[in-house]
Amino acid sequence: MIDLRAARNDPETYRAAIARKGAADAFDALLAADERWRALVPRIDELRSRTKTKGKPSPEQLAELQGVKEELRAAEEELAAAEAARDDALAQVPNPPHESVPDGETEDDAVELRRVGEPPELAEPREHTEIGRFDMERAARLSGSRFGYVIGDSALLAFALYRAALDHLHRHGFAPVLPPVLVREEAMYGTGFFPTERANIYALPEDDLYLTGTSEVALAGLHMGEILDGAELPLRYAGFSTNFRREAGAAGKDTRGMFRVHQFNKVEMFVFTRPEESWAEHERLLELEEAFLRSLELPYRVVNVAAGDLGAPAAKKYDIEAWFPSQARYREVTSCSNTTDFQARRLGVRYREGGGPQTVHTLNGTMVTDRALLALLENFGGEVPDALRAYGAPERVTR
RNA sequence: GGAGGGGUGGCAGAGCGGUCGAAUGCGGCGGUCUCGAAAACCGUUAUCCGUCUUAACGGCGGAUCGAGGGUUCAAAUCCCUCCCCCUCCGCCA
Repeated sequence: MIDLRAARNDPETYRAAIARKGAADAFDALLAADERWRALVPRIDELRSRTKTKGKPSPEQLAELQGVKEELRAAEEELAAAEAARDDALAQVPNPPHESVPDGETEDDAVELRRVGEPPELAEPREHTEIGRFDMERAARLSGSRFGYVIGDSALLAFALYRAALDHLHRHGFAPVLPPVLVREEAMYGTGFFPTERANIYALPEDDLYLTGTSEVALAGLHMGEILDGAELPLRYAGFSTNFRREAGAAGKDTRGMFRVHQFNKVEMFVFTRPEESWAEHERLLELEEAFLRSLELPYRVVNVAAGDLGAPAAKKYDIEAWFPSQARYREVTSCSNTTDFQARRLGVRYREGGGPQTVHTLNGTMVTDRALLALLENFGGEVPDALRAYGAPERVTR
């Protein structure tokens, strides 16, 4: 959620920025709802203060108190309604994009920052399923469409990737984490995946638990409600987990191979920083992602995602797209966002350094997913980059 | 899965339905003392919301004692539901 008080004090700036995400109306609705709520507060406070007695009330006081009680009950109902309306409005307002974010609505409006590496010249590009060993037919029999077995050399290569990614991050001060992947509804709301992403999340109604689509949920939730010591910031975590996504709304999209499946593995970065350091940290996350892809020798490009294409929490997002020969184009393999205080505010993660508590900034980014495995296979036809051999990958992937 | 115990401030730990945002201890911060430090002593030490001002580490009012609901003029204290933690038994990786 945005900083309502700050928005109130400087509505013009906020409105203009939020308009770039197409949510100016939601912002206006929020200010109106806030106004209505604030108008009610003083009266409630005044009534409540009248209910406070020093000791046992006298009979005549008692009569008056009973009157106040009725008045207060009605007023509190009104306030609760106004508060709910305000909170609903607040939930609709996205994080304002950073000034360096390009205008635009869609993927096509992203600004390409650079291309690194050369796509290989392949006479007949083969799909990853033809190079590595993936059994999607049997997986379908077992689990349905969009599932796959990863077997043999391909699995060894995958493990090498995860471990190399984890080591890379560990060397750069990230604490490796094996997080829970089953979480409560509150965790989903707290991290902002509910209500917006609800359709994409697997639920276990029997136990009131949900399968996370990214370890971001567990990593962001790690310090929920805490006041951190400023001296320990930034806190950097590298989570490894299997992720589950229903891919609702993706019917008919990326149906070939393992590119878009319901279950995949990911090493994710998550950072809690001081606000004044978050933009430098964002660049740092991008550089970590790029350094890793360079070590894998994968051709890629970096894009700065357009304002209207950002999710609600992100103030800025870089996507890295690797070259996929079978598709003859660059496709997203990582993404890193600065969510500034938007997510932290909702999570109640603050820090203290000197004066009173302040809201931290949070950032998240992908280090590696199984998609990188697919890109490796397709670009190198089964050859394995040196960097991964040290991590137990076979010299060459065979089926 | 069965039986029992408990959730209070950074931590530990009191708390008769009103005078409790909460005793006490520890820890933290400031000070006295000291060449310095320790000890001792004094003071201070939660968060959030609204509002006023010279808008400030300030004043005033309100909220918060796991969460939510209820009883009452009044709830940390009573009742209900849920969540979490601990102990014992069973089962299992």
